[in-house]
Amino acid sequence: MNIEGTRQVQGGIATDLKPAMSASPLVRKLGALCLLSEEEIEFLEGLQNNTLNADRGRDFIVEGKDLRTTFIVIEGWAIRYSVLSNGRRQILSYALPGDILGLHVNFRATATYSASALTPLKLSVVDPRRVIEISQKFPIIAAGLSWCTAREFAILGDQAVRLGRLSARQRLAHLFLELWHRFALIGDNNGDWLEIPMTQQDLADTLGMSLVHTNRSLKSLRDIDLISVEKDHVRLNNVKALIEMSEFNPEHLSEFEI
Amino acid sequence: MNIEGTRQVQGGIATDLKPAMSASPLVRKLGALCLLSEEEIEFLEGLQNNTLNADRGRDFIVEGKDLRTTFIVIEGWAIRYSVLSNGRRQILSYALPGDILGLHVNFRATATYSASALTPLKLSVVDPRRVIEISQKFPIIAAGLSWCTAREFAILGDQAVRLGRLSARQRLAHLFLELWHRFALIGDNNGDWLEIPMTQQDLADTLGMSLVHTNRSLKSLRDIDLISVEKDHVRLNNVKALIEMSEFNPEHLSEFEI
DNA sequence: CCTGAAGTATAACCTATGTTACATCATCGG
DNA sequence: CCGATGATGTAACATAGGTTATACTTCAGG
Repeated sequence: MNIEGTRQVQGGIATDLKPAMSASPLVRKLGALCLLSEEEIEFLEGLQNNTLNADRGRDFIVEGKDLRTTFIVIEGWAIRYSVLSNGRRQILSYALPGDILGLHVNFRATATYSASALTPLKLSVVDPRRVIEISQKFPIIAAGLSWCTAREFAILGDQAVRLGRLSARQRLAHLFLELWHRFALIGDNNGDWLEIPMTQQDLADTLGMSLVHTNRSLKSLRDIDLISVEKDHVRLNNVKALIEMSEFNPEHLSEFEI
Repeated sequence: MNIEGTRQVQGGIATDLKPAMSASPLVRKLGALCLLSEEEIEFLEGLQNNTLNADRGRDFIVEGKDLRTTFIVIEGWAIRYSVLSNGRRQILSYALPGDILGLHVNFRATATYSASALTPLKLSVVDPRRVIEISQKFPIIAAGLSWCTAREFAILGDQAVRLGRLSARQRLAHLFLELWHRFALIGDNNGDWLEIPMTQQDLADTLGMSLVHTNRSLKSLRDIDLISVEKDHVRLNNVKALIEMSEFNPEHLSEFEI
């Protein structure tokens, strides 16, 4: 909604200036916050030179194991999750292109979560020491990363609200809205259609529900015509109504005025 | 109650040892990670000069309003929470002495959560620009703050696991264990006894349950003798059993090897 | 073109948790 | 010392959501 506006601004800038176009999603994301200098863009792109491809289902961070790497998502979706000893899984968050995993990894030796590729995934692998370097040499980028961190907190906080205080149907709607708004920011939005590469089991593990009830609740959202579902895609038929019924707060994901 | 106690400890130490001892909880917390230089300690203490007292129940961060301040908890408990339009509240996390609220506030203009004093609270009020200053001048402190951030993520992730995948009794046990371990780090642990300044309604709002069911579940934990309850305190009668039954993972809160 | 594996759909039944209602117990200002 | 207010305890009943079971559908690989 109000993100529409910002996306267009972004798009406008992107078509005008060359470098931003070929830019990695991270540069596009940070570039949406404030103009980046050539030097800053170059540094950010250079940071992402070392890439890694992961097949669907491949874990690249494993809870309890050493983690001394920062990953930046270039293409595809990843999930952050945790598995209990009884086998139940809780997906904590989705990482989309431009998102960073392990930004604050410097000291902490062991991962407190696992991460795996939900779709074929292209990651860049960054030495966290280079992240530290940033704060000294590129204050603007540092501020951008700090904003990313605040945003991750907001997203995870929303996830807690979903899990703690929303009904099954609300949780689904709320999650779809979150993803829809997040895609809007990186300019990858496709009208009301939203790519949903996860299975219903994944959705269930995200929203703290059973597979059966996830299916039931999806159906009931379809029945009242709030969403339409097609292979790997969901259409948000009435964003306003969805926002209202799910108590979604778009402000948590909107940009800020500098 | 035990705030009395901890204050005394603090006070007691303060009279004994000069520098490290009169230290603020934040200095103690970071000092537990790595030795801090005199200069670093001085800077951190200076950072916290500007203090503010808040009565129980007083909101000092309000969701949706401008937030351009960083707060450090000096004494007492705070909660971070979010209220839905239907009036339901979800408590996201507890802030204990040494914890920082709004560390990544620089850019983002509006708060995505509220925060309020759960007990009489002493906060220090910090200009976020001074936080930025840190990363340039005090790399060790910057690394410590980065570790704090990673830890907050781990704690919030655990909260999501609780809400999404644990039963009511497990949630209670899991939360108590989290708090117990967190107090252990700042050295304010009182044996198996744990201060619980929150009401059962607060607990319910933390764990995504109703007040009645919170009461029921507490009783059932008492009945099987895993905990004992006394005014504002809980005794963890069998930490090992509690860890097992609640699938708590102490690693998420443990320190790291440098 | 068939087969098996993974995903989706749906029904029937069960249980954990929510809701409403009320009693009891502290605490605190007057 | 009293009454009001907020917190805790518990019972009875209602329901959202979990579980088990079984089809159906898609799709990749032989």
